[in-house]
Amino acid sequence: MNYWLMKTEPDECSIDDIATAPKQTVIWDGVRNYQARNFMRAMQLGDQVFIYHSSCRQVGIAGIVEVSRTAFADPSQFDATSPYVDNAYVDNNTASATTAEAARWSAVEVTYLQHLTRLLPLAELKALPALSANPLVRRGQRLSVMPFTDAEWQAVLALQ
DNA sequence: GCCAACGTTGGC
DNA sequence: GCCAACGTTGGC
Repeated sequence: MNYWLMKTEPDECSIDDIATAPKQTVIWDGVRNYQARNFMRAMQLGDQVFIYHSSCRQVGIAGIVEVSRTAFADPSQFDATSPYVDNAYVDNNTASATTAEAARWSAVEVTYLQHLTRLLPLAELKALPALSANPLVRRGQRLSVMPFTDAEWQAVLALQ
């Protein structure tokens, strides 16, 4: 099993929202960065993912979900009414099954596992020596999906 | 709201 | 293929 972290703005989709969603499951769509997308494509069933709340009053790691469906074509890229639409598909009217096979953007489905016992603030994560190489705490790094090593994962859990 | 840092775009 | 301009991210 692999470990990951994904950022979300809690106004859009918080750990509470995932916990109260039907089947406690949400589609993780709208990722429009190639590096983040490639990490999502590497996710396997049962991989665990920290949910990180960003761009809000209390930024930090809030809970854990697991991957319940591996990468598939992100439907929002074909949806002209979605803010995540990729106009390359709409303009050319190529939102076909064939296109979906080779779709540029991917989504995964995740299912709620647990809240952490408390929200672990970014300041505490930055102070963890075990996390010093992780993109989450590196200055200027904006990656929204990233892998965690076993050691990094355990170091975060130990903060609780 | 500010602004540093980054990824993407597009002219050349 | 370079690189300036632009838009976005995201902490503070």
